[in-house]
Amino acid sequence: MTDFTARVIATVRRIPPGKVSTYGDIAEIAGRPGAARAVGNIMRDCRARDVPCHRVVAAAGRLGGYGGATALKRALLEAEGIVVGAARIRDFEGCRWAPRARTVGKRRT
DNA sequence: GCATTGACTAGGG
DNA sequence: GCCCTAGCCAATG
Repeated sequence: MTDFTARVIATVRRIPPGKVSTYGDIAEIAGRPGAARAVGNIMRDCRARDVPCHRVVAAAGRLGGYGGATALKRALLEAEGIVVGAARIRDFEGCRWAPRARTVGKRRT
């Protein structure tokens, strides 16, 4: 359990319902860009229910991981209002979330 | 402490 | 658009 790990967990916990984030983004937010794989490992070890790990998806918009229970993960995301396609999230860029977001939503019209 | 593994990402075929 | 390879990082044996 490193500080990076704690940050990753904290970041995932900050993900609001109806939104999703990517391993890479979380890794970067946690202070270790490129540690996407590490984030996945942390999630797996975390297994805490306080952490909405189901809101964490791959950069391509695919659900991936979740112990292979991608079907369950997809159901959870849909339950939050996120529309998921056959292999990836629809409006992925739209559902995508980041704590410092703003550039992500680019709602500044 | 070194080697292997894995819920990843980006690039090439 | 999908599959394979190389790179990165942390956890585990």
